[in-house]
Amino acid sequence: MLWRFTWVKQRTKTINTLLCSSPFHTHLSPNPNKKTNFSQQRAPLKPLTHDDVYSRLKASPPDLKTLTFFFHCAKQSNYFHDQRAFHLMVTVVQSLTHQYKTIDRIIEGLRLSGCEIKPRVLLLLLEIFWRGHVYDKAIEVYRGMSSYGYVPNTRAMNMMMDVLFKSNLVDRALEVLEGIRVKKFFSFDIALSHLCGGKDVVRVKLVLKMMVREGFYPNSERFGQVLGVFCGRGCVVEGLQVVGLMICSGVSVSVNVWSMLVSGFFRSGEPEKAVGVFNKMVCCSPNIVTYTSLIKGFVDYGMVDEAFSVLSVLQSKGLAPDIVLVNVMIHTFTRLGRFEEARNVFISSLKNRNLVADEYTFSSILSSLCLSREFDLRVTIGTSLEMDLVMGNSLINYLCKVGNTAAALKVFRDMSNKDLALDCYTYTGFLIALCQGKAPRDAVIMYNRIIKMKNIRLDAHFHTVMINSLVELGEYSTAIRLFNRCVSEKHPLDVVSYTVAVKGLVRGRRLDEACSLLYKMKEDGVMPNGRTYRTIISGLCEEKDKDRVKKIVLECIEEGVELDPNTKFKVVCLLSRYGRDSSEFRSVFEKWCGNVDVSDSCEELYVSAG
DNA sequence: GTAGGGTTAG
Repeated sequence: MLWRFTWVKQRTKTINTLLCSSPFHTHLSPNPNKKTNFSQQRAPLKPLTHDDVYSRLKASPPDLKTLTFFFHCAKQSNYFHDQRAFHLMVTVVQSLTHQYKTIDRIIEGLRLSGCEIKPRVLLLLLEIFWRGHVYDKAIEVYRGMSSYGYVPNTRAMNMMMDVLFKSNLVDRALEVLEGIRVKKFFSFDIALSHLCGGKDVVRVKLVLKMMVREGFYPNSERFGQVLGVFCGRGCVVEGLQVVGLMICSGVSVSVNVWSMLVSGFFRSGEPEKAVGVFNKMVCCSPNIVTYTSLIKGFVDYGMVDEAFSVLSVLQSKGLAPDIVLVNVMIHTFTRLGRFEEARNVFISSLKNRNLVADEYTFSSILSSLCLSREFDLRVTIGTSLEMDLVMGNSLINYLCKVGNTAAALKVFRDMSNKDLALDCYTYTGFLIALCQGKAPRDAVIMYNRIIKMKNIRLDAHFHTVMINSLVELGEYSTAIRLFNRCVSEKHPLDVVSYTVAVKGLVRGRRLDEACSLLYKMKEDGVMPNGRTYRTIISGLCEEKDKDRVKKIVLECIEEGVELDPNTKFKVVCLLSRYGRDSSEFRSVFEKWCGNVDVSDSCEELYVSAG
């Protein structure tokens, strides 16, 4: 049986005839004693009202009879249940589900009590579960449809698709979409809304293509969402195509759309195109959001002068900076090392403009204070502010830097008690706080627990912090053991991780192993940098191991890695003592020291090298 | 939930 044939069937019965013919009228009738009279009154027919149905449903117990009454009402000509009625039925079906366990049994119960199981009944049942967010049962009803030989119509399939998306069964949801024979606007709109919510660029593209092919266009709200996903994910070319579609379908291209394109092009590494779009903005003028995107973009690409000239344009237009722009400015000044100005923006601009600092403001200013190493007591954290993940992470970092590890651990505890998805930054800060609080053993225990957590993506920084903290506490062998385990278990490690391990070996006077690790890291595809060479060369100089110093310095030069002046000084001091043995280094030293003749004394090098 | 912003190391 095809549903679409049954939908169009004329429905002639009214509520009165339903009440008369229904085997359940006794409990639905206000007065059962009037049953006989009632059943004789087939006419005149009273039109069904939502209020009437609602009050009857509300007065009925949550059983099969009430459900059947609901189905019968839905059969009436031009009658469609309202939200309230569906809402009441959610409680009824939940109660029935509890009682009958499976959908099949509920349907059997309905059948035995005289309710004819037609496609409409199953569709209504599906809708009740859908509206009640009882997705597993909705899926059960949908499956039941085919076993009753019904082919679901578009509405049923739209609902099922929504249910599958909400159950995070994206592939199955899309199978349902593809299976809809007569797709409607809503079929695509539902799919797009879910896929945009999941920022699934590939599938958004796929469904959008299908939609346009079938002659539908998203509405302006959905268009905005689609564009946001493309621009946010660095697919600005597709974003531009979407703007083309918007224009074709008559949706006006707002300043929001232009702003998304400007920031999108910056994000995807195309500053020229971002500027191009900005210059070609039609039908609307840039606003504070567009200018903020432009300023941030310019700063990201080192075009600081351009960024500040945009700031002037904005001010000359009388556009007042809002909290986002203020935050961008704090961040910008910090990145440029202009800490004083960052602090001034935080202290003065907010006050002068009546702006309230938010989580972004605090994260930026805390980072600024940490980098400047000037911990300003005028910067206090607003207690009224609800702490979010990044702000909490910044705060832990700040408190560790000022040496208040107890407070840092308290922030960690507070964050754990909130509904925050703690990340790599949080756990890194936690380990630093534990180690600084002289609890390295606890830190190692926690480290071992954290690396077993499957839902956290840990980076090299996390592992390095643990290794480095142990080295700093003089726990060299534990640190090296942990590092070796990271290597064997293939945890992410980078040049800093290896350098820290080298430092541990040097400080533990295990120079042989330190040198071996230098070679091993190259084999592992991690190239040593100036800091790595500095660490190992300094260690070898202290051991006065001139042969190894020579070997490694030559490798360092060969690799084109620049050494810092202090290390150069140590090398010169050591090797100059063995003048003749180190004659091959004369040209190296000359290069290091410019024109200064270093053969006589280390003093001159010290002066020239700073 | 139509646009723009924030946090780590040797």
